[in-house]
Amino acid sequence: MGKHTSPPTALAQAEPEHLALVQSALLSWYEQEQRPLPWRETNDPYAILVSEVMLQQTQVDRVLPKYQQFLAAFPTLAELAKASTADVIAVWVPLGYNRRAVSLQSIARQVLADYDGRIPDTIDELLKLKGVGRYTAGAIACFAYRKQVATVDTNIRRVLHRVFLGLEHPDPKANDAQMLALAEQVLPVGHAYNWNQALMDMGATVCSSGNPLCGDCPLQQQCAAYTEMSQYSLFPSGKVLRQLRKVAEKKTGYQARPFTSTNRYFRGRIVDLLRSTPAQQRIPLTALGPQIKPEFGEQDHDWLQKIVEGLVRDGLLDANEEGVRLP
DNA sequence: CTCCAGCTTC
DNA sequence: GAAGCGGGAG
Repeated sequence: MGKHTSPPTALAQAEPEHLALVQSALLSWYEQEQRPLPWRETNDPYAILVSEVMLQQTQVDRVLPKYQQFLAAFPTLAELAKASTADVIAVWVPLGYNRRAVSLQSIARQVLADYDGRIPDTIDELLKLKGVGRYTAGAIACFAYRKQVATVDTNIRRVLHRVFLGLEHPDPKANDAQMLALAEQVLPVGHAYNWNQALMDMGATVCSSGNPLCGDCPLQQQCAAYTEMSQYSLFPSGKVLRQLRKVAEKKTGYQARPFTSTNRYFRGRIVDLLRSTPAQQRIPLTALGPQIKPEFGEQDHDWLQKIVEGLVRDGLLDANEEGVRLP
């Protein structure tokens, strides 16, 4: 049964002539300026799956070396499925968000069990895989199987918002459902692969979050945000943008905390310690504590117990009375 | 200190 | 809808 998930309120339609200009300008720009990325050179759905999971919340430059190493260690879906989870977690360093390593292997095992080893090609089926949300499902359908589907990540969201809706600060003019609807509306028929890749290249290299290079942008004359910024400055740029954002953040009272005082910092310490521990060897909690926190004391035991439980829940730790190890 | 190709859980 | 989840580079 089809789910009729139309957005709460429809956005104004893009003008057909304006849209055609944007599409041709961006696709031409991509032909000239696209980044040479290895996952654009392959049609292997497994390799593309690996790249997309690695790219969740992780910049291209940091993924590039690990992508090659990971595929060298686990060249096929079947080999990833049969590896020990500890090995997969070990290879994942230093990408972070270690749950993704566990998810990726569980995907491999699930695909082998439920789909005879063939990664699904529809968004609905892809969404059933652990760690695959709407962005990744759309990306795999489009990049691995050339499906004409829209997908929205943070880069695409920002570029589409700026071009068609204007500046995203002080308040975004579309929610997630509306952004996906917009992405579907402006998708050029037959060019979904290049279009989606082009939007991400634009967002990463020209239309960046804090320092857009509007002077280098092929969509300058078609961009609503550029027009908007022209009211504030003769030469719209990151400076104007950052000023507007600062005002917006002050209003929401947003505050960041130092990373080394967070639980996630210590989770990382634990996993990293176990990566360099001989396989199968367990470390008792009483020994683990002082190794990740210098001033570890008796009163920290409950705290450590909670962190360990969280890691076990995420499939990143194997714990028993003797101690902990990678699963 | 900031930024950054999301997903899950509550 | 908000919070949790890594880590490196600038």
